[in-house]
Amino acid sequence: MNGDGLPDPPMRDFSRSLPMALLRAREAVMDRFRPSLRDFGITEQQWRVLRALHDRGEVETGALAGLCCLLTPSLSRILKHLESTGLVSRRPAPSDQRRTLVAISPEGRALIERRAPYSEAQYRAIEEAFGKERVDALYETLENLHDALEKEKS
Amino acid sequence: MNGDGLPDPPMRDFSRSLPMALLRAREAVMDRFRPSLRDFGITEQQWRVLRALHDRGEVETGALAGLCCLLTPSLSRILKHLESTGLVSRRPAPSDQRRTLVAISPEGRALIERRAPYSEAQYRAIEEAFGKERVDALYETLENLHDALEKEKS
DNA sequence: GCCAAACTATTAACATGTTAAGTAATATGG
DNA sequence: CCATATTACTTAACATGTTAATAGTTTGGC
Repeated sequence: MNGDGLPDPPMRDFSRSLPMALLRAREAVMDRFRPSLRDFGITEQQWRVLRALHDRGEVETGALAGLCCLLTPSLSRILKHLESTGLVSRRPAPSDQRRTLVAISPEGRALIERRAPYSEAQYRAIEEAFGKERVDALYETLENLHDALEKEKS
Repeated sequence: MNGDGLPDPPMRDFSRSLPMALLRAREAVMDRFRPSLRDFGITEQQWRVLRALHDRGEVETGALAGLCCLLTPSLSRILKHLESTGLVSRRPAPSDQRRTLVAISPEGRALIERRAPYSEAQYRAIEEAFGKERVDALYETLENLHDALEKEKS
């Protein structure tokens, strides 16, 4: 019994865990993409960084972390690795020496162009297995959930 | 141009990445649960293991990994840690010495009971922010997506 | 201009993710 | 039976997740 004189509500079934449900779905999706990532010798997170820089051009480290859903300590190590392999370059921002600007290199762009067809093929396979309309609806639901939860942070 | 004489399809926008969309939504959810996990001195993965054992009783290592969405090398380390802190116990399976049976301890159960109210409170907050019907629908969509992608593995 | 506070990126320390290799126990074919 | 393959788990090595602490810059009030 708790303070209001009512019994504690029963704990939800383990299968009804939102983090688990999202993780399980994501793992099923990633199983499709990991083979080609592995073939190209790149990790999932490294790909996200290259992909963001490919689209957005030169980006500050902090903003890049947000775009890629990475924490800055992880991104710091990833950039060190990508810089050492020549896929990205870094330079201090002229206006503010605290900030670092990151850009993708021609080699980085070339890697993206080479893998893109394999990635797109998997997207087509997923849409075929689950239905394009349902995939589109899922994108919208996930974005709405994200927005609804972020809004509360005030 | 590619082999069929048509131009390569343009690469999808970076924002239309299913792994990213699932990850972003999951991170928004986990932001609600991390504070109490931290207060109880336990990681997300350790919680998943305890939670599964609480529901299912004694379970083999391999099956436990599947239940918790963990790879067995990760689980191996996690169990070593949980065993050293007295939250779980391990013993070889009588019928097959290769297998290990894992069980939660009374201390493990007590930890779950203490944190459960904080976890349930966050579930209520999420359902209030997003709508219970939409949360339920999302569970179903995610499960269907998982099943649709797993089925193809054959 | 000076100093404390705020900001940006990095490093440190520990836990987990991922793949490959290793170890011990069991199943299988001959 | 025995050699072999298979299975279940662990260990190893490298990359990332997470939190706290650090170092260098910039900003604001004075």
